[in-house]
Amino acid sequence: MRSTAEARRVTVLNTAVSVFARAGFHATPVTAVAAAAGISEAYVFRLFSGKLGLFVAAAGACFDRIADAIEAGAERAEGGSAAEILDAMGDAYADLIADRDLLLFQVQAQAVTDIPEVAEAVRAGYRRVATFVQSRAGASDAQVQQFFAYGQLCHLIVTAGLEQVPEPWARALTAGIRHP
Amino acid sequence: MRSTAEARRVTVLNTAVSVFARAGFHATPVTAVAAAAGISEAYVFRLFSGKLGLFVAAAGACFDRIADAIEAGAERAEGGSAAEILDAMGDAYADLIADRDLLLFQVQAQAVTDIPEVAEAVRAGYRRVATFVQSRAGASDAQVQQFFAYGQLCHLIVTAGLEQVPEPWARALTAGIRHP
DNA sequence: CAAGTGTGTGAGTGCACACTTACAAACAAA
DNA sequence: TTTGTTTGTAAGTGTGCACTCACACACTTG
Repeated sequence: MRSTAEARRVTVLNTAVSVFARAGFHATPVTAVAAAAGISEAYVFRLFSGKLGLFVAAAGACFDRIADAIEAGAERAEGGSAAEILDAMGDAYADLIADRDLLLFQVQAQAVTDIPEVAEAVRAGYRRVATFVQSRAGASDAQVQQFFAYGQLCHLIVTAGLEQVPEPWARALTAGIRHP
Repeated sequence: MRSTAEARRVTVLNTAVSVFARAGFHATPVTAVAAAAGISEAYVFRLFSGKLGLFVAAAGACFDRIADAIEAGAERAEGGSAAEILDAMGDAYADLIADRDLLLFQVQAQAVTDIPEVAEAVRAGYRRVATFVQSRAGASDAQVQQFFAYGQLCHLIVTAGLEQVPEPWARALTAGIRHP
């Protein structure tokens, strides 16, 4: 007994987020995440109910990490105005997605929302984050909407590699966006 | 000679946008777009250089239609302020993506930007649209950025089906967004 | 030590799908 | 009519991959 199944599941999920982030659900064989996690493909299938079960669980892990980071960011702006707390949350999010895996996984998850289980996982993730932002920052609907709109803009900037494009239109889209 | 190859290419591309929009690049067999276009799979491979060539060409068609719609919208606000022209463009875009195919195809394209040819097609599409918005509306960088940020927010709303979610956080995210 | 339980894998199986090839029919020009 | 070109397809081929199963090793309990 080298390790408990539950501990394995956690490490596999974190590597799954990174591996799925690169090429997405349909283009990444579970062999790839098994290899990255250092275990056999067969054991991944024993730990999770099929490739879809693995992906949905990875989505849960992804949004958990995002929610945790944003909550930690809010801590650091304790007692500030709604705008200040939102800023702190945005900075925490920017720091978190510097490695791109969590951001790209969200893009990949949104691309396979034609699978109902994935759509529900995405909704659950945004429900958790959005309700927290709204209640904890005491932000208005418009502020919350803007927070997520510019978050989604980051997805475009990163997937299209706009920070590498030295043209005026790309500079306009990336202006003031942290990190990416 | 039932039809010219060039005419076939056009019809195949439009059906390809719709078919790829649903399940994405890797999950849709070219048999599916061939069947939807009413021709054989083999002929699709003769008309385009592989599945990737088909997808990249479809991306071009998708952004062409978006750019055309936004240019037509700008026509209708001729002589207005930057904000008015941006509004007209936004309305035109909202009308266009009412059927969801063009919006979902963009999401799918962004999800496979790890393929360089796709990334370049996406950049080319946004380059055309963004430069037009910036020059034709005479909008500031911040206005252009906001225009695209809320456009990307639409992608989240549609893929996650947020307009069907009767909870406060979802209402906040969808507030004031037309159509979806 | 024997039997039981949980962790882990090698070696398949079957199917979906990208891409090819050989061939046929429509049309044009001589 | 014959020759050539373009549009179109049916029937493969090979490969990659989701998923399974029989089996082995580690560790515990009596």
